[in-house]
Amino acid sequence: MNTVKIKAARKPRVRRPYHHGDLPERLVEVAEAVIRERGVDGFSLREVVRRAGVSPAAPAHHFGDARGLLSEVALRGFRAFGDALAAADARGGTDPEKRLYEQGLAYVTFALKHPARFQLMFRHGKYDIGYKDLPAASERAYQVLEDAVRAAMGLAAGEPMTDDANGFLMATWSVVHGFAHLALGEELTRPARARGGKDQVLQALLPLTLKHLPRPKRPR
Amino acid sequence: MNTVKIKAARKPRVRRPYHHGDLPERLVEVAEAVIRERGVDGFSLREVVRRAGVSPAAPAHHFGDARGLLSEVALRGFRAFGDALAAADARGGTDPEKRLYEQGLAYVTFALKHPARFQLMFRHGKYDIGYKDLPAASERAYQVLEDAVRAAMGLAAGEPMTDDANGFLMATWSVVHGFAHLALGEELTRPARARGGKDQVLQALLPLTLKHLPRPKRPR
DNA sequence: TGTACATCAGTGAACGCGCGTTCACTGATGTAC
DNA sequence: TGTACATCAGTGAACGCGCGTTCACTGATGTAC
Repeated sequence: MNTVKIKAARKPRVRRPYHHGDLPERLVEVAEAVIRERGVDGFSLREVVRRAGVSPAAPAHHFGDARGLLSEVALRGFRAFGDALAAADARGGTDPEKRLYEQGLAYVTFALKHPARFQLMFRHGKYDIGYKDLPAASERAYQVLEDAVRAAMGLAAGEPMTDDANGFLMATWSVVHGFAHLALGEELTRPARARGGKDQVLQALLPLTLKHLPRPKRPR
Repeated sequence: MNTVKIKAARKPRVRRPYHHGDLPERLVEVAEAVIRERGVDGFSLREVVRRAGVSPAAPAHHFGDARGLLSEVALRGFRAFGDALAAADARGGTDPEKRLYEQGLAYVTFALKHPARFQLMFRHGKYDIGYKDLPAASERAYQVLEDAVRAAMGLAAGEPMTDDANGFLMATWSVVHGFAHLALGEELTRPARARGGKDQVLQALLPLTLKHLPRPKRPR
C-alpha cells in the first residue's frame, strides 16, 4: 500500500497514465531483477508482485500466468541479443573474420552483462517457446551468425549450408556459448583457479580464448 | 507397501543384506532416474522416496537432506566424468593433438550419455560444492585437460601456465562445453534446423565441430 | 551357544511453508449519446 | 458539456498442492558377556 506511493513518487513521468502507471513494463523489469538476484530457479511470481507492490492477481491481466511473464522476458532477451549481435556484425565491416570475432565478443559480453536474460533464454523449460514472435526473434539471432559464416565460407545467400559450413558455425557458436556458460557458472573463478577479481579474470581470459575462434578456410 | 515386495523380488542378490537391501545405492540410482526424466528442476526428494517405495524420512539417515543426496549424485558424476576423460586421454597416446581430440569427444559423449549427471554437475546452486571429496573429483577432471594442454604447448609439469596456454585451454574447454550445452538444450534439433532424427543430427555435427578444436602452436 | 542390550535403518503421520491461481469485488478510465 | 454505462486494471482473501523436514516410534541387526 505504501509502495504504491513510492512508485508514483519515483516515476513522475506521465506517459500511459491509466490505472496505475505502467504495470506490464514494471513487472518485466522486476522479473529480470528477481532472476538477476536469485537466478532463474529463484524466480517466483509472488516475489515479483511483492516487489512491485501489487496484488498477486494483477499480473494475470497482462501475462496470463507466470510462464507468460517469463516468456515476455525471454522474448525481450532474444530481441536485445539479436540487436547486439547485428550491431557487432556491422562493426566487422566487410571482413568475415572480423565480423565473426566481433559477434563472438558481443555474444559473451551480452551474457555477462545480462545474465538474467541470457540464462533464461537458454532454459526452454521455463517459458513458452512459441510465445508471440519469440521464435522469430530467436531465429533472427541465429541468422546473424549464419550470415557471417556464409560470408566466411564463400557461400552465397541462397545456397544451402555445406557440412563444412555447419561444422564451422557450430564450432564458433560452441566456443562463445561454452565460454559464457562457464563464466556464468562461476567455473572460471573458483578459488583454485582465480587470481584476482572475477571480472579481471574474465576480461583477461576472453580475448585469449577468442584468438582460437575457428578460422575460415577460404580467406577473403 | 507392495513396492517393498517388488524391490525384494527384482533384487535377489544378497550383498549387504542388512535392514532393507542397499538403500543408499538405490536412492542415488533413483535420483539419477528422476533427473533424467524430469530434469534437474523436476527433482524432488518425495518423488525419489515414492519410486524407491520408502518413507520420506528414510533418506535422512544416509544423506541428511535433499541437498546431500544431490551432492552425492554430483560427486559420482564428477568421478565418472574424470574417468572418462582420463581413459580418452590415454587413448590419445603420445600425440597431444590426438589426446585433446579424444578428450573433446569423450566430454560431449559423456554429456549426451549421462545428461542427468552432467546437467546437475554444472548447476552449482543445487548441491554442496564442498561435499566430501567432490572438489577433488572436479579438480581432477580439470587436470586431465590441463595436462594435455601442457603437453600440446610444450610446458613441463611444474611450469606455470602461460597466457597462451590458458587461452588455448579455455577455447578447447569452451567448444566442447558449449556443444554439450547446446545439444542438451535441444538447441541443435529445433524443427527449423534439424533434418533427420535428433541423434543423427548430433552424431553428424559432432565430428564436424571437433575438426575446429584449437590447434597447438608448437607441433610435437 | 544363549541372552540382554545398544544401535540404527526405516516407518508414517504431521508440521509449516511458499507457491500459482481463482474468486467475487472495486473503482478509475474511456466512450456513446 | 454532462451523464450513463461498459470496460478492464487492480484488490485481497482464499483455495489446494507438493514440497522438505521433524517426530516419536518400531523392529531388525550386531555385539558384549
